[in-house]
This record gives sequence, structure tokens and C-alpha cells, in this order.
Amino acid sequence: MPEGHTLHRLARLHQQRFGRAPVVVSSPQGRFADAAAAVSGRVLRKADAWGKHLFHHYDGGAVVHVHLGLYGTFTEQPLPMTAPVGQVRMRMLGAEFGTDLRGPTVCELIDEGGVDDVVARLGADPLRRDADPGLAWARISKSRRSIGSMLMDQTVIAGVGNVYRSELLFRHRIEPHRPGTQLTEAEFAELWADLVALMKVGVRRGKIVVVRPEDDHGAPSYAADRPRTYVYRRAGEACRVCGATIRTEVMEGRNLFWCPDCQV
DNA sequence: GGCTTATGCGCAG
DNA sequence: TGCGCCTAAGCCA
Repeated sequence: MPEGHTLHRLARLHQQRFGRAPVVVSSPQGRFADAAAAVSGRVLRKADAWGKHLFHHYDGGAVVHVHLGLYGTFTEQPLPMTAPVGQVRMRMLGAEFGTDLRGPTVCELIDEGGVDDVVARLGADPLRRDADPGLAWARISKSRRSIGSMLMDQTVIAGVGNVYRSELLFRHRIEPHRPGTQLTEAEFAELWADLVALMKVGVRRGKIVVVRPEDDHGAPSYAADRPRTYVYRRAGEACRVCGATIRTEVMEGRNLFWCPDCQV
């Protein structure tokens, strides 16, 4: 489930599992073989995330840059690992655990300058302490593009994906087509603060949690039918708050969902 | 078991 | 604008 919270959770996990120790890196599939050989045996100094990008910083200056795309995944096992199943792009072995990377859009070897290049193309990341929401507000407040489009623009805010986009706008009763110029600074401040809080919960829980307790009809957290979203993937169903029919359309090439009555 | 869909994004055209 | 990546969950039978 790769929105920004997933990558930050992985960075934290990889830091725990592999940090400050030598890592054996390989590419069972072969597509990452030369790069894997270049870092294998080196100490992983730091695992870090910015938006949906993950960076493994190795001693000596080499960095493995990973972007999961739509369906990339990491799975982990305690050692010894079983033989690779499917197309494993990268396998990492630490002291006690190993992990397999499958299906990423990007898995490449870069240097610290390359990290700077990637980060230079990314906006404020709600999950980073050094995030500057002022830069995002400067872009949004001057643009006639819709807020629904700009939330998906990683150069404006890094880490928000298609689920958080629809759900965040519902939570703030903002119609997704509203131009950035029509957003107030107070509305943006609330959106940002909520995004920071929601994505932190996402990191902690390992999944996107957006429905307020008062809207889940008291369903216990373990209930299978507990509502997980207000609008995402609920086109044609009744709004949980007002009962209106949830709408959908493609915006920025992705399915957008919203309530035509709650959101203005 | 098969089929559909997808939480992303770069690139061809 | 639409394709490719080529995984995995959810749904149906």
C-alpha cells in the first residue's frame, strides 16, 4: 500500500533490521545485479524516506534508491530465508532478518548528489520534521489548478496518494475541483495539520486510518465490516455522514471520490 | 482457479 | 492520453 506512510514505515523498519551493520545484497531476478554487488557487504548507515521515495545510504557514499510504484512490495523473513519466489529485484540479508523487494518502479544505485536531485523535485513531506508547508501553500494559493490535482502533485506535497487525497478533502468538506486560489490559508493550515496527524497514524498502524470514531458507528476496531473510508472506492454508495450518493471521476489519471453534498 | 482492480509514475507519441 | 511495469488482494465461481 505505497503512499508516503508506507515508505516511512519501511525506512524505520530497515533501519532497525539492517542499520549500522554489513548487509548482503543480491538480485535474484538479475535486473539489479551489478548495483547489488557494488554495495553488498557494506554497512547500511541510514535508511530514510522522502515522500514515496526510499533511500538506503551505505558507507562509502553509495545509495540504493527505491520507488515502489503501484505494486512494489517488501516482504521480510527471519533467517535463513527460503529460496526466492517470483521476480525478486533485490534481496537484503542482515544479522537476523532478510527482505525481498518485488515489482518496484525504481531500484537503482545512486550517490548523495543523486539523492539531492530526487529530493529537489519533491515538495514538503508531512512525515518529515524538516517539512516546510509554507512552500506548499505558496504554490497552492497562487494556482488555479484544483486542490484535488495539486494534492497528487509530488512537487507540491510529497507522499500523498490517491486514498489520502479523497479522504482528506472529505474530512475537510472541500470540493476537489475547487481552485487553489479559492482555498483560505486557515483551510490549508487545517489540511496540513490533519495530513501530518493522519500519516503519522498510518506509519504507526501500517495502514491508512481516516474514519473518525464518531462516524464508525461504534464498530470495534477488529470488526471486519468497520468502515475504512468515507468516500474512497465507494462510488454509488451512500455518504456515511449525509446519505448522498458518492461521486467519482478521473482526476490526474486516478479515480477521485467525493460527496457532492458534504463537500463545497 | 481465473479475472479485475489498484494506494504511482515515467515515457512514447 | 494511454501504456508498461509484472505484484497481490479481493471477488467470483
